[in-house]
Amino acid sequence: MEDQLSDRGKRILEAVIEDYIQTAEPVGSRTITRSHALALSPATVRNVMSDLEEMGLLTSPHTSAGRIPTDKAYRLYVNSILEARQNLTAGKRDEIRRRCRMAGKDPAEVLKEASRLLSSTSSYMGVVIAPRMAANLFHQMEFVKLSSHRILAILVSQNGTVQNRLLEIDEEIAQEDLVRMANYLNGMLQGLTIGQVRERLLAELQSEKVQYDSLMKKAIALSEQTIRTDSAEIFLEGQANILDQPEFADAAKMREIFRAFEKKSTLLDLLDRSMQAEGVQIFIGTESPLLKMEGMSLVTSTYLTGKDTVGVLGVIGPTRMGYGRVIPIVDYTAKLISRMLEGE
Amino acid sequence: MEDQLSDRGKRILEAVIEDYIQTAEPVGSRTITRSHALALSPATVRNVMSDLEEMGLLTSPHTSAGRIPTDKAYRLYVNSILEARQNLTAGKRDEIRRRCRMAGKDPAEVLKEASRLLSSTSSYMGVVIAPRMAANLFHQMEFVKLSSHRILAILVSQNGTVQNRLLEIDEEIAQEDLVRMANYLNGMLQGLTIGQVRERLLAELQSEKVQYDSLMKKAIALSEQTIRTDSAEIFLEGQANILDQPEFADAAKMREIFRAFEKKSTLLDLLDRSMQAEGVQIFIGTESPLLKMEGMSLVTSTYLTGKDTVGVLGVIGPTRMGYGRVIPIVDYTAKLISRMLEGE
DNA sequence: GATTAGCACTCAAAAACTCAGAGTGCTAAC
DNA sequence: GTTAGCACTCTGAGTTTTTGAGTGCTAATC
Repeated sequence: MEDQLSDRGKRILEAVIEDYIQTAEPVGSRTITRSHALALSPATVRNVMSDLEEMGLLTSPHTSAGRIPTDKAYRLYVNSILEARQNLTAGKRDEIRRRCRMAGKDPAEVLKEASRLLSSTSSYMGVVIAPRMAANLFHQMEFVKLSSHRILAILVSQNGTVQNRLLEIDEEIAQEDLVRMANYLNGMLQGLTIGQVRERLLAELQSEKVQYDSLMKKAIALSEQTIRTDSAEIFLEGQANILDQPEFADAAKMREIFRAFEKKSTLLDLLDRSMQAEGVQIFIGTESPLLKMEGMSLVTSTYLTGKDTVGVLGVIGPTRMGYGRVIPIVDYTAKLISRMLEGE
Repeated sequence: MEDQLSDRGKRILEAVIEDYIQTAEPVGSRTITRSHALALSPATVRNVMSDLEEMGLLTSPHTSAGRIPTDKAYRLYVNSILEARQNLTAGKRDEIRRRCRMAGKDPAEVLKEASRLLSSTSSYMGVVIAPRMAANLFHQMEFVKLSSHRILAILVSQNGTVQNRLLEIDEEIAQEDLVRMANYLNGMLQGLTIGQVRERLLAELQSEKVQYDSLMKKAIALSEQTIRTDSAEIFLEGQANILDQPEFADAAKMREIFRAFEKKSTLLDLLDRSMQAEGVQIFIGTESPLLKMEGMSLVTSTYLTGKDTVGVLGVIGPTRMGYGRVIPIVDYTAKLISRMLEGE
């Protein structure tokens, strides 16, 4: 009928969504009049709900059940929340802060704790993706000789992230040479990001002057090996939490979900795209076509650990998720993590 | 009746167990005579089964269902398997070897891949515990200055394991001093295990001569901080696999299990005790009182990565597990991992 | 004209019931 | 010692019944 949502319609839709979020049961006209103190009779509500259904905002699983919000309705609802963002209670805030502090200073530790924290405060799944190594600032490289044919290469970036790799070599290299190699490289690579370092090394490997100096050639080849892989680290915590959600009570659904999250790559793809935009983003149900995440939603935010090093963290839960509660949690956590890791 | 298990009894018990492992259904006298070509009538089998029940080796969920082996029966069965150990097929063996090679050289990578491998070849859960750092041989220590008040300490052990830790300091230390400190420590700690290193550092910290040299005091304090934590790394893979097991089809059970494995510490406690004995060990159902692992069994083996560095790996699955298949897998994997990580 | 009371109708989920079949234990025959 | 036969038991699958929450429509009401 009327394509525009009336104020009353909006209020009732909200009521349906909130009830449904709480109970996970289709909600009927009766329930709404009782719990939400609208001065309306069930019959009126029914009429409005019928309109809402017409507009594609509600569906009913069957004739004689209550109604359920569609993804479209959630989208509307979430947008209105995003506008009128409420703040976290001081208590929650403190708890988050406290637990972040606890984690210590090591970036990996902090991120892991953040993921745990997201999971436990939201009671859904917490997920954190570490920034790509490539964007980190190079700080130093070391070669440690373990035995005649094994070298451990250690790559340290400015923010304290460490990447190490065991290399096999054909020809023994003296420890002094290793030190010299490292010094040479450290001089050359100062101030670059890891990504740039990689390019530089590849370029250098081609260049003529290096061809003549076999030690330097080796050095560059070794460091190139070290730096080659850039597997994004991903922390997924609280998987068991979603087992408590009634919509996944049946075994088949559960299995599907767990299988999906076992391959971290799918998750990575999904979160990678929210790295573009800044701030809180929300993907509802099938809005993210990557995963056939029937009935799952994703609340993410980007965080920064340096000028250009951006990571993503967030909460994965059922579409029927307490957005009003989760959004500020994600938002605040992202900001806190940024502050913790960036400021130093 | 007769407390001694007759040969026939043993054969029938085995038949019950094997059928049950396959089908997860209580097995009746009929089924056994059909599938296992014992020249016996169902009635006879029934009599024998009745005896077995008397002995506490079988139970029936109710009067008119078939019978199910008890933990005691599994124990018997497993022991007989352990005696007459069969070998892996060449195919499986090759597959395991191939995948281990793939993982590269980094110890952590190898162990993670081993866990994945255990899970996928057994189709249960794979678990690997890295040897305690304490037993590793100290190789070298480095301090990298990140900013005026932040130092990255890197601890390398002989086998290529790296442990690093971000330290905050009150007073700036020059990079040269850091190098000197590292040199001093590396000289002092050569040849010790990480565990001994820790003791030595604590002792040194007390000793008088150190009190006078503030730099050395700092060095020791810093390295002591680095080495303090020894959190055992644990790789648990293929959790989704157990979702396929019919005995965990119902949601409540699943939840319980996932919750239990979420805290890695329980798992750690459990596996720690199998570190004592050497070789393959099997814990059936409630034999391991630590976890109230109703219906779960554990097949483990120790592996070595050095003279005294012993880790544990294994498979966790339902009590109704294909022991005959799993045991050689665990055994072979443990030996292979030992060979890969020890030999160098 | 919007709202609401009233009522017939619908449908899923729960409860109650039926029944076939797998399995047992016992007894008597081989 | 083994087996055929039989009465008995119990679960699980399938059906039917019942219940109750909820709807949509119509007519009365504000």
